[in-house]
Amino acid sequence: MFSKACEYGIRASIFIAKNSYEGKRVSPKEISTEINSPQAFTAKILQALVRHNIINSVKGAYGGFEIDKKDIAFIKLYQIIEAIDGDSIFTRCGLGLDVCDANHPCPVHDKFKVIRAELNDMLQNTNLEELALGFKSGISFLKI
Amino acid sequence: MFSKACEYGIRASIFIAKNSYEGKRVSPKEISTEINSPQAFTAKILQALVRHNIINSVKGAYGGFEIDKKDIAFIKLYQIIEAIDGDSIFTRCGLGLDVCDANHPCPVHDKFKVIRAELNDMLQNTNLEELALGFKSGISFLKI
DNA sequence: TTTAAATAGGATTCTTTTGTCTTAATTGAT
DNA sequence: ATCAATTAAGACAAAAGAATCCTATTTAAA
Repeated sequence: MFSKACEYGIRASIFIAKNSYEGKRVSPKEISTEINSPQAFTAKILQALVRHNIINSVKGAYGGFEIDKKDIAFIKLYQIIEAIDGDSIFTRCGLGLDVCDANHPCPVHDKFKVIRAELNDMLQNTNLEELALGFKSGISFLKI
Repeated sequence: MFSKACEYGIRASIFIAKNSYEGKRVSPKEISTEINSPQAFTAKILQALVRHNIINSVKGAYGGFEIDKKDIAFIKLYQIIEAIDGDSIFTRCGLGLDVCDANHPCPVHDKFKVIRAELNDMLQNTNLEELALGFKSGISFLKI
């Protein structure tokens, strides 16, 4: 469904949010250990999330990654995915046609439109806060 | 969403079904021209569909690919996807965890479950006949 | 102001997916 | 029986995605 980079990016964001609630900055090393992802690759993805203003980085000693506590509830899953994978999953034709719209539909256009709308909806309405709180309280997991 | 191989495979299957309704066998060359896909790669995908008994091939002069007319209505989109991409899209954790189930869920497990169920449902309930007839009648398209 | 601890970023490598090329095997028609 | 048309299959090449490595750059603290 999503790229590996995107999966790691979402998991990392949830982990950072949870730690930000606890007033703690985290390093790529700690992140990759706790979400079970390759460290250097994860660091690259974090850079992208910083550039998209989804997470903050603090350089130098005692630095790390964090998210403003008051922002966490307003960050949607959709934004993270868009920042890493782009919007192709939301816009691309299900059968790969370059042109596929109501006037020139592929044979599954209408059926895919429904599914995609539901996916889109879910991602736009899921925020980092609920995911981080679920993880923080031990209801959900980020590795294994 | 799906691999390129899978997109080509679905488009090819629809094209073959349409021609089978018209009593015509088609070659990889004609298929790849009409669905705008790379010929040799498409031929490979057709071989896989033959091995999975989704389409039939007839070797030698006057040969080509076809589907039994009476089978077309019973071939589901789901089968084509499973034959080419496997079932990972239906079973894999949305965040890439190796273990992710009700007892050990990732933070988006429940939300993804809903979307996946709808996708699964749609693919199990969409058959080649309706897709091929839409294409045959000029309502939908397989290229550009 | 130096040092140690961090993130940033470019270059490189590995793996998988996508795509091509060449040759073998099959078969209907003559 | 031979030939021409056709699918089957394996080896290879190119491109994209995933992952690593090395070297800047930044910054708080001593």
